[in-house]
Amino acid sequence: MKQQPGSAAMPGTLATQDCGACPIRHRAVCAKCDGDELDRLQQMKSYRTWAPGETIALEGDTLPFVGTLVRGCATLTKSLEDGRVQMVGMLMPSDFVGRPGRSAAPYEVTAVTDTTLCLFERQGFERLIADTPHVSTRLLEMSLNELDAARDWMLLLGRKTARERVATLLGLVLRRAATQTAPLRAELPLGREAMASFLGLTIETVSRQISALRRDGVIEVAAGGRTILCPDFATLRLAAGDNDNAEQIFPD
Amino acid sequence: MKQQPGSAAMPGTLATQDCGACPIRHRAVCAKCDGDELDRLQQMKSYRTWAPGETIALEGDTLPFVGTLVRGCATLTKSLEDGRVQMVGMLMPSDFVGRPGRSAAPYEVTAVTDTTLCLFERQGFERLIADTPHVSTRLLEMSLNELDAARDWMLLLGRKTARERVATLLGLVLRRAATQTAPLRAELPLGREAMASFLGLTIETVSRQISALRRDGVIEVAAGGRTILCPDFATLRLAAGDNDNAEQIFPD
DNA sequence: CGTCTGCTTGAGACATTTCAATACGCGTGG
DNA sequence: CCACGCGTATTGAAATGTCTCAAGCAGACG
Repeated sequence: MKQQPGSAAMPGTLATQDCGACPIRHRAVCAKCDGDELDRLQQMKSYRTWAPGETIALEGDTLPFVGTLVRGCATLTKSLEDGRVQMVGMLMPSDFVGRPGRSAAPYEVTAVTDTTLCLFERQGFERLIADTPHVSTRLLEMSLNELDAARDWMLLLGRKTARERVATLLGLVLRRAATQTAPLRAELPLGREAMASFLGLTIETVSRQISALRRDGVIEVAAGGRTILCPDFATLRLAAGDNDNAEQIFPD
Repeated sequence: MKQQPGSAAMPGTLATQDCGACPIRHRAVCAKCDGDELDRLQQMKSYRTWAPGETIALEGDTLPFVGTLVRGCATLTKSLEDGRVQMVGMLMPSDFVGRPGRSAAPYEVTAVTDTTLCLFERQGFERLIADTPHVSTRLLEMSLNELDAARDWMLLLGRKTARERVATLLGLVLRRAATQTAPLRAELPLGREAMASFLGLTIETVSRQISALRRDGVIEVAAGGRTILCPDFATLRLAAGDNDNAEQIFPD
């Protein structure tokens, strides 16, 4: 509510409404669209930005829109009546929010960083889906990727130790940040609380395991605890207990 | 390998190759198809049956087909190198197996009971998807339902106690068996080991929690431990710690 | 400088696992 | 019919990993 839609405090990244210049054009739900379809999408789209911590959608809410996350990072969480919370997914740029055919959100969506969504009014989008195969096909691809990721995460939640869980998450973030050069380095987008929620642990356990990994030389932690580096990725993977077949927690 | 494809030892359920008579016709991936599309599917389909315990696909296997589970029940499991196993899904009649666009199975698929699949050769199926919207749209729906289910399960694995997990699973099975009449009753398709795998617990803990629920009068267990009944479903839901918004672990 | 928020660390409580033994249901063969 | 063995389920006691509660610490900000 304290946002002026479309203004945003960053240098022009979204100033253009032109889909052709969109940074995630080739990875989002619109990836396979060309002239006509893209025009149609462009006509119905609008941008909106949320500040860190703001709620994008409440569990059970009726969402009048669907959309693509263009910038920032958001979490999907589910809750039990007594307050226990479990993060069930993370949205990164190019990820799709909402589902055609159902307007009630099955989980809460919360902005972690400044987050901008490219929104489509639901009904128009559903019509588009019905008409054209490209959006629908891409959406199917993306959903199947998310499903694979969710199942990888079920393995983590069901069978991995606290140490393995933390190592797995750090490995994921580090691979994302891929600087190619030997000492991998990454800034954590998630605080300890969000990490704990994602991993099915408590804040304290996450903190302890990070300290333990640091003591064991698996990772190094910069002051503030939000930047980590990893001298040897193989060691980290070992600590994560991963199969050698690379897991894909964050879908492409 | 000891199977004669399409023969099956049961009374005619699948004797007909006619899709119109298929028991799950209206719920499977072909639900929205009519004359032409259905003909095309019918031409490329074939049946195959697996015995209990048989492996339908190994983790990492290349599957030359996709298909629909017509009869029986199968599990999806993922493993860690050291042997820990986590079930990540269950297939019931009308569920889809495999994913278009990727031939390697990300998990192991195992028959629990006698299981029959209606198979489609992969390439033909992918062509069909590209051509016609109905299959693709239905598949998207089903995938999104599965994704919701997977996320519900993440909440269970990440935050629920052993007692709650067992109660949740029993509630699910009981709701499926829905006899409508007050004393709900169901035969468990899964043994204790499979239940433990699904719930992220050990066999012993599952057994103990079932005993505890019985002691507390929440459920009754028939001899053999494979049939359970529930005098009061509300009590079971309470023990499951569910939100009042009905969860949909098994997608439609 | 004080307060706030987020992170770390410690000690004890607790839930689940582990290891080990026992019981049950059931088909097989004597 | 009983004895036997086998797979599956139950139960017990001790070990262990994670949580809970509580305190301390560091950086950010007014």
